[in-house]
Amino acid sequence: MLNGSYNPKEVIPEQALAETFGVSRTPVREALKQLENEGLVEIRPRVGTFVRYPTRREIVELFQVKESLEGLAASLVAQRTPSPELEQLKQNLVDASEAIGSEDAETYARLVHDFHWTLVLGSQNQKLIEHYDRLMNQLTYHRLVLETIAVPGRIRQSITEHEAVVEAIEARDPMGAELAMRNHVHSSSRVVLAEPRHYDDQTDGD
Amino acid sequence: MLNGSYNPKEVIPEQALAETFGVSRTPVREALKQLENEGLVEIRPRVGTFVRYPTRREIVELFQVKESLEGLAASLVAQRTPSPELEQLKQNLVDASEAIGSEDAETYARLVHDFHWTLVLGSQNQKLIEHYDRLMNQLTYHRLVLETIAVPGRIRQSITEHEAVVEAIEARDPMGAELAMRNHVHSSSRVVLAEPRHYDDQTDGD
DNA sequence: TCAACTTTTGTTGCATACAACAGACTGTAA
DNA sequence: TTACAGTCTGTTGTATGCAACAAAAGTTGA
Repeated sequence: MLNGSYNPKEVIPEQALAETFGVSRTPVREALKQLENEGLVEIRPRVGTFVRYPTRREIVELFQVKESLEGLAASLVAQRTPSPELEQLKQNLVDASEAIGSEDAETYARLVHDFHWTLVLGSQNQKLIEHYDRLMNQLTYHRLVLETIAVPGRIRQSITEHEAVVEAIEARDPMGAELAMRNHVHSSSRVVLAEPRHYDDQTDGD
Repeated sequence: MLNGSYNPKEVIPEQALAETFGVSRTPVREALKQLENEGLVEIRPRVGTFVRYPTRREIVELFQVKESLEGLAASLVAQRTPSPELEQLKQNLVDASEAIGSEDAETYARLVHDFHWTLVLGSQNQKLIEHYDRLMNQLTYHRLVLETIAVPGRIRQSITEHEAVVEAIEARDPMGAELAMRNHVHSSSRVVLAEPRHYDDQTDGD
């Protein structure tokens, strides 16, 4: 839907969207309602619909939940006795190392994205997947590319953390996989939060 | 909305609901769409809206996520340096012991409910609270009273597990609080899943 | 009797009209 | 100049009408 290119922070008139898509206001309205439910826009009654940017505090909160959910995913993948994802994850590590060797930031970003989603999908827990999807929508629909931040040494360390996760899974160590994954998410959250450009710190009350 | 007393498993005509509430179909439609988004009903296009019962597998999945989220909540409460919830939790334990002493199942069920929500709300993480709320809606809107199951010794053990959580929080031990909480949720999930009456095992494909 | 086809019924999906309200604008008085 | 009241415009919230489709009922032929 509004993949970020639409409005920065202003109102979105329903009728304009309706004409853009060549449909009536009714389905547009339903879509907006759904986006509000997912936390991506805010509908102020009788006023209008605004795109909603997460505050710094919300990003902290989202990363806390992300850490928990991805930790669970890693644990579940490590518990499944044949892990079809294992080969995929190992190949991902190889490709990622190659990508940073050739300084291909775009490919590296995609590989990081794939790594996390492979784990979450590999959990085979549909409810976990749904919650994770909601969470990531709030974190990434505002063009936040979370992982390609040029902090010296961070990318290398990130791969090392990925490797620790894969090793624990290969060793069938759910606890270790969970801890490694949580550590990784926690580290990446600190990198993101150190960058003040991803959120508008508009003194949101608290 | 439909708090469970409406339909067992049959279609819910929009117009009937609209007349019941004295409004038009449009707001009813929006409400149903929201319920679908929360996973409580299923809308089959051009057919109708059905209440959606979780399968056994979904209950397993939901409890896995529940365990993770409540573990995070316990950890966060234990991390906050003054814990205003601590007194509330301790009082809850006292009241719960008294309730089972007088065999007041209803009060005990409410206290268990309060205990879990006190922890989650005490996490002060709004995103966690939102995800937990969604999760619990799917688990409890179908009149599942999860905790008052008459398994001999279970209630006593449940209180002991609650006490372990509170002790870890009081000791400012986030890791311990998380593990205690996860252990508790895991135990309760086994009790619920041992009771085949909470879900309709209709050979849901897989 | 039963299978395939046709008709009918019921329900949703979308379009449109109107009412209600929030916020901006304008004019007036101090 | 500024504060304030009244009006006006723009947007959403709801009601209703019609078309599209799914499923069931009825019908016909073998």
